[in-house]
Amino acid sequence: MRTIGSSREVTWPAIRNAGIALIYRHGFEAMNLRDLARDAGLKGAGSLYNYFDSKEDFLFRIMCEIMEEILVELEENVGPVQGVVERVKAFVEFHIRWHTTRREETFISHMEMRSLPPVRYKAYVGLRKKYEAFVVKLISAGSRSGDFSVPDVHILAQSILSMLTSISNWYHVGGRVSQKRLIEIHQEVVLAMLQWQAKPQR
Amino acid sequence: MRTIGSSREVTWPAIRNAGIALIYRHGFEAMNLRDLARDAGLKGAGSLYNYFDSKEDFLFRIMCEIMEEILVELEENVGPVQGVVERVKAFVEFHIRWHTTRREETFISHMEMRSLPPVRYKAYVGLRKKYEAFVVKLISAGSRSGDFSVPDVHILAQSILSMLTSISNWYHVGGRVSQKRLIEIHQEVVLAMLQWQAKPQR
Amino acid sequence: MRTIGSSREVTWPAIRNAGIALIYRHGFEAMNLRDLARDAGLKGAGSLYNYFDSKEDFLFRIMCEIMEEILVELEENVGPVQGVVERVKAFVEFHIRWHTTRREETFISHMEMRSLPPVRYKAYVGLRKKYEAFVVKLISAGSRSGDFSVPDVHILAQSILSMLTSISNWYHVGGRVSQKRLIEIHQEVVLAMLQWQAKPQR
Amino acid sequence: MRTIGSSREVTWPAIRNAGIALIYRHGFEAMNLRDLARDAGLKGAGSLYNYFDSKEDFLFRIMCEIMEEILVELEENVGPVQGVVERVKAFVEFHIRWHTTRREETFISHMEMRSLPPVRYKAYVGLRKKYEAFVVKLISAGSRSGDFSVPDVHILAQSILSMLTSISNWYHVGGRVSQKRLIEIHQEVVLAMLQWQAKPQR
DNA sequence: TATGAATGAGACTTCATTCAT
DNA sequence: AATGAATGAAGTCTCATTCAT
Repeated sequence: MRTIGSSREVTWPAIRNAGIALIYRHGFEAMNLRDLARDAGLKGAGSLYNYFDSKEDFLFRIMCEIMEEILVELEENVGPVQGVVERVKAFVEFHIRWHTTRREETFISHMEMRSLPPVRYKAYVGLRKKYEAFVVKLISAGSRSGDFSVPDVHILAQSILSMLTSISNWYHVGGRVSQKRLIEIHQEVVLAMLQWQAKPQR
Repeated sequence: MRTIGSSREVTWPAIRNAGIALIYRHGFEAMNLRDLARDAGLKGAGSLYNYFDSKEDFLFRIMCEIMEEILVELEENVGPVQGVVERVKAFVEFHIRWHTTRREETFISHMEMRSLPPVRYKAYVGLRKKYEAFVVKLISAGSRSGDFSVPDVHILAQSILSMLTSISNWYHVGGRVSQKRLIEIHQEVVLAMLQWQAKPQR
Repeated sequence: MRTIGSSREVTWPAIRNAGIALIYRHGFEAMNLRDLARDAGLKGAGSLYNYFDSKEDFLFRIMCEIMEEILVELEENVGPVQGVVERVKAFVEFHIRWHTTRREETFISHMEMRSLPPVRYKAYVGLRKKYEAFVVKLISAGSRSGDFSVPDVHILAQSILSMLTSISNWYHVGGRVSQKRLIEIHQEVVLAMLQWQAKPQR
Repeated sequence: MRTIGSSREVTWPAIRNAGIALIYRHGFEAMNLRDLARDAGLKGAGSLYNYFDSKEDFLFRIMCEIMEEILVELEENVGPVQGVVERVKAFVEFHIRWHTTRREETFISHMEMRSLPPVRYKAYVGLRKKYEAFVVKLISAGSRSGDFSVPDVHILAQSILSMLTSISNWYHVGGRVSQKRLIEIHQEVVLAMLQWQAKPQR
């Protein structure tokens, strides 16, 4: 007997959201399907299998969905921006914004890779690499153009990404510092890391 | 039948080491006590209960031991160094060295906080705060002395720590870049983040 | 694979009956859930948890069910009887009949109170008190009417109840004495304890 | 390393007493040897095996000790009394006194028979039979002498014993009724059960 | 599609018992 | 005679998964 209104379009998002919240709070291993079903408005865990093949499959699905979404938004937000310094600033803003407002998704994306079996681990890492590649390209462009001066592009890319991503671990909205200020500070910091010198105007 | 020579002094380190390796590989929730006992050279999981009260107690114990150890070594390595810039460099070197050579411990210390129950979570966070306070003091001293110029001491401290700590996630010993070079790069990067300007010699 | 036809209506009574038999034979502490599941026709002990929350919860449930059942039957059997002496006789007959034919339930109800945790212990004692109150009222009525003469109503009630209940410990159906004779003897004995003197007919 | 003063004469009674208290409180199955050792002043459960061969052996030992003790005291207290009615009164007094002051032992003696394996069960029942036989003989003597008039000697013996023994289940020292009064009441009640009529003095 | 129930594997934990010291 | 540690078996309970309805 189907509750009226329940359907793939209603139930799957409910499961997805409940899952993200539960994994964020307890970790994937510690989350159980009974709780997931309950939080998604279902009576029994059995029903979940209409939406995924296994618990592990569920994790992979939401991790990929999240990653694909961020890639699309990255392109939309930073893609059109012109000028290497402006692009870096836009990237910092976008990244911080996403990682602080979508804290739970972000956290899961990073922490639960460990729970993916090898094949899926590789598939997922592929998606992530695209995101990282964006940053590497950005820094490379700046280096070539002489705006930046870095000892090692890849290391800088990694360290900048780690730093910005980790913000979601300690920054709480509504705290001492506004999101806007947080972004400004990190735009400065990142440019400093890249040894950017404002070019003298002629 | 007891293996001769086994005793608290032999068995506890064996358990501890086996535990760190297992938690690093599978995560605390996914690690099971049968495997832990086997890897520690014990026949049955029951024996472990001579060394801790519960699985969760075990996690807390090793996390605290690790944190206490790093605090001691921090003091030993950075404490005696004179000069704020030299101290920062010494800190960066120490932190990277510890987090890349003791990768597993580091990883656990950060990732498994989630598995601690509230009371112990707080106790552990207290220990961590001591480490973070060291960095905050370092930056503050540099700001006061005019060596550094930072928009927000606490934010910088957090971001630097995140960045340096995350190195253990992507850096592999024996890779393209030597540990020595890695340290040099980050010493530079950190000083850049702190807006350090080499003072002109008079 | 589920056995066809199994369902709450079939499985719970099976568990209940198997449980009563096992607890009677080995005691609650010594009974284990594997055996309970097997005797109830289930493959694994885990299935039992569709029917109760914990082993201890199971004990409480069956003890209460038993107590509620005997209270209903007491009312049905003794309630309508008129005349204080006749009521006592009816009570003795009912009590002995129930405690010898439902030996196992009776035994459990008395012996396993110790295994109930404090809160449930109190809840259960409350149910028992209702049964005891019935006897106290019976003796009081007889005392007021002059049919009985007792030194202390409550003590007599307790002692009579203990005596009648303990019958199930030593009486075996099909032994030297018939159930009918056993009842007659105790009707006499109880009336003697209450110092009943047949009133002279006018 | 032996604690000074510990020895068979000190340690065994400590174990015995701790055991009686623990079994009374939790039941034999639920009592564990770690607690027993601790309560007896020993550090580890292993030490207990200097005093018995197995947990079950321990139960049997204390149950027999208790039973032998009560038999000795029965003979001392009731044996010398003359006159069948006086003997009954003496017995009631002795039995109630023992079962209310040595509540724990009594309880164990009755409740834990279930935990004895068959061979020891029989051995123990043999001891108990001696006690019951004493009562049977008492009633028989009274019947033969015409002091009592009972429908069935064995049934009466059983019921009287159950009733008196159960007192320890509900009577609490320091309650509404004094021990002395409790004894008086039951002396009367038992004699009433035996249909004793004070013989008219000629 | 949703539900309730069953399954089987495996988890943590307890415990009586043994034994070297 | 006592201790600390190890063992192995067993116990309660959880959980992903399956399936008839």
